[in-house]
Amino acid sequence: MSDPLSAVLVALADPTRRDLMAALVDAGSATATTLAGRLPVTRQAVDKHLRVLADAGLVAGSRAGREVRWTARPDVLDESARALAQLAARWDRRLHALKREAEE
Amino acid sequence: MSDPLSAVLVALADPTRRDLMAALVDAGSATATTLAGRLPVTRQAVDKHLRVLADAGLVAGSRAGREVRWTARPDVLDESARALAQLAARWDRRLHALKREAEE
DNA sequence: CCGACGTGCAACCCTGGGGTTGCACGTCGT
DNA sequence: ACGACGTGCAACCCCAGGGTTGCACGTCGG
Repeated sequence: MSDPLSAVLVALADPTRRDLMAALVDAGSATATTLAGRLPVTRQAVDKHLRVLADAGLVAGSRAGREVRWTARPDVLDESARALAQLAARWDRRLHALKREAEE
Repeated sequence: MSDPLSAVLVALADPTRRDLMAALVDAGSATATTLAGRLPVTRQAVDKHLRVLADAGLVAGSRAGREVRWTARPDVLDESARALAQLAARWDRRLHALKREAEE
């Protein structure tokens, strides 16, 4: 699971995590406690999700005194989109090649 | 989870399902039994995964006598890539807007 | 017609992980 | 200095779902 795309896919597969990302992007920057106020889950649950998202690189947190401010990272999502498109292209080429091969 | 992108994300989040897709694309077209031979799982497990992938639209199966031939659908993956890129763009716009707003 | 083969379905096991509660620690404001 | 607040950690509950076995049904070939 070390490859970046897989990490992003796993991270975004969870609906709560998608909601979290949406809330975070909407706020621009927020703490785990604040975000927990916007979602129907506990602060600890939000924290766990943020760590998963951070592992995927979709989010980053920096300490500011007693609180941790989290921000979204759209770049990583963009890279993932590119990787997905590339994968789709590979599949497409492969399938077309097979089709051509079958027609002779 | 009815939205297409979420379905694809969930479908591709599982490593076995990614391997399955790879095997299927490589073969071009195959039955559940054949695919099970390439993976370290049972035919029934492969079948379950194929149904999930089919729900996401990444794969389609058609009956041919007593067997079912499955084929990959790169188009859907391509659409998902686009949707992801679009999402990334939305986030990016939102974050830039917030940043600009903060700097005045 | 009968065996071999591919499939579909159902019950079941078991781990992962989403979610919670509870508490200890560090930091801020007054 | 002291309370309020945000965080980190650990234990725990619970269930979705990945995987299995077992069997019944339909289809093909000889």
